[in-house]
Amino acid sequence: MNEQNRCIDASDVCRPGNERIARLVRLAARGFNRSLQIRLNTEKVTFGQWIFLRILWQEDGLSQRELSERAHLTEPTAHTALIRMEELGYIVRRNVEGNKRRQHAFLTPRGWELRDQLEPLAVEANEIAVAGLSAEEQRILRKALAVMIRNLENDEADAARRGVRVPPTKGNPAQ
Amino acid sequence: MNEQNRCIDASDVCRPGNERIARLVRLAARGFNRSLQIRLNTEKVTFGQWIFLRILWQEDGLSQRELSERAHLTEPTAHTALIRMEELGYIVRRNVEGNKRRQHAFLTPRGWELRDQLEPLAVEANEIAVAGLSAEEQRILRKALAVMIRNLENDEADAARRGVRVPPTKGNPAQ
DNA sequence: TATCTAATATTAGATAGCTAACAATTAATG
DNA sequence: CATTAATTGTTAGCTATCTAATATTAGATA
Repeated sequence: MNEQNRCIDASDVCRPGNERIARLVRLAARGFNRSLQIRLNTEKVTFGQWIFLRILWQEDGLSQRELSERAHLTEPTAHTALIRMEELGYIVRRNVEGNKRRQHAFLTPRGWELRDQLEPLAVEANEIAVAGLSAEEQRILRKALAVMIRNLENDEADAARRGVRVPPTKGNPAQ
Repeated sequence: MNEQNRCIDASDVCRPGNERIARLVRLAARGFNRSLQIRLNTEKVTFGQWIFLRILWQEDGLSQRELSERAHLTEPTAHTALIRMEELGYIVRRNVEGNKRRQHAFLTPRGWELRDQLEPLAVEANEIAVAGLSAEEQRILRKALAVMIRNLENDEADAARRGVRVPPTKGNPAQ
């Protein structure tokens, strides 16, 4: 087994071809999660909260629906995360424009403070992750991932159109 | 927003640099999961079972410990998955070589049968995922992912050596 | 205005992953 | 041989995600 593939086990190579990429992506996602979590946990922010905070730091005052869409998470997931974040004092949730349905989330001073504390940690995690990759390799990596995401989203949409109910992906499957 | 980035939301570009890759990897892993699950579900095999089946198809009779390591999942996870797979008749679990600790898993005829039924579905999912990527792009994608995985594993190991307890990644964070 | 439809949020329940603690067996050591 | 350490498996309990079903409000239409 060569150096480059040190971390890849036999189950990845039992088939030549593309199957292996699914495995690599899964492991990379797991690694990113854990690397970020090591750092974020020092500030007592969970990974899910981090996702929503990042979106709010860029655009404060989004509704729960908008947040769940941008985070690519379901509404109940956003709901419980936002409730928790309000309890922790990172955000407040309230209606705006006289619309009693939409619940908008607004960062508190503490929520903004977290940005300065947490972002350097995340940047560090990502610099570590791509160490040793050239700019060109990183560019192709980004492009390839974006293409795959689009392909897979279309695949899921096609299945939905064909009436195939997309089964739940519960638990922690991407680890 | 250009075509290539259609599926990427604003939270990905709020920082130039590497952070975006973590996001792309997460979304790609999610897409792979769902794409596979759409297909596997037609045969009533969960994603977790699929992971262990793939390993057994390549090397039958592995112990629970070996299976959990190759799958990059914890032992309790392997344990419950294997118990379930035995109930479903895909494998049998038994001791070998007079060692009463090790529980080895052996595929049943039904377990082997699943290989022929499921592998084409997974190959299809992966062909869809990488459609539009040249062979060279796929090669660089594989290499880049492998490098990142190694970097992130080393990062986690370093943290462990420094005495940083790696916090759990519960729930479904990679979605 | 009244009624229907769409949008949004909430609640309830299920599940696969995780950690931690325990049990049982095997190997190592005095 | 007895005791300790290492290995392996098991059980218990937690949690973030998901789907499904429900409630509430806003908008559209007769």
